[in-house]
Amino acid sequence: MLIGEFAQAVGASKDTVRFYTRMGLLQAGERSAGQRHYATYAEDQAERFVFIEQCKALGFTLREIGDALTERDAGSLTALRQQELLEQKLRTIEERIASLRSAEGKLRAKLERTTR
Amino acid sequence: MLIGEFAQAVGASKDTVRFYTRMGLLQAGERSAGQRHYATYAEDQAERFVFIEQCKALGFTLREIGDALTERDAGSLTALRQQELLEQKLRTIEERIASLRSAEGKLRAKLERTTR
DNA sequence: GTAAACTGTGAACCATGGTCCATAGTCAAG
DNA sequence: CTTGACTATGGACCATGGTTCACAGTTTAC
Repeated sequence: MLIGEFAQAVGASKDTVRFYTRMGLLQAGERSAGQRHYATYAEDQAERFVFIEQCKALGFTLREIGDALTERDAGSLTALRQQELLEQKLRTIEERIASLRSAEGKLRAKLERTTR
Repeated sequence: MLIGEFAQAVGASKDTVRFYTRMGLLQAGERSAGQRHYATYAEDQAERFVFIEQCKALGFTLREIGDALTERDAGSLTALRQQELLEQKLRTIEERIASLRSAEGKLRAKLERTTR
């Protein structure tokens, strides 16, 4: 599958697919033609793409997803390790929520003073 | 007051002061010496700096703070207008919290499935 | 007179997640 | 043979909030 077909299949732009590939998130094969090399994407890369999107929805950065995929490819992404990563991320999300809630509280206090 | 003294007075780096000045958040005077021009900061700029920090703590971006300061300087930052800006910001903060909570919920669900 | 401490300028750089652009090779249909 | 559709490459660009750097003029102390 060339990039256009793959991008359409997963519902992303070709630029995004190229970007993910450069980041090492997706693995592309190569097909030569004259002086040019065209990237090809196998079926399993679509599953990989879905995995990436799910991780993104969980709040992971592309960098973190790349690291996790590398571990997965190496076979070292055990259930325990997965749990660890999820718990770490949960903590950082909770921190961010707490910091936003603090801003929210200050805003409400300020609003009350302003409205009063 | 030259930049070094001012920066120390407000507890920021000289680079930050220059950055804010370029952004239009702080207003500097000018003192010439030979071919060079040195920025000077009056007392009221320290209050301005405190205002900026408070706004940042409320979740406003530097751009938004700059706009608000411009309105304040023009005398058009009425209590009603302030309330409006605070309410707008409160809404965006709430949206961000909601989106983080969604990620949090998904993470917890995933953790439960993984741990089980 | 010279060295230290201060100042200015413009630009590049950091992370984040892409998008957009120009230039140019490849391939199939007409 | 030409046109259109596809592809690759490298780099610039967006927002955000600064930081760091090199190069160079100024001022103060000794």
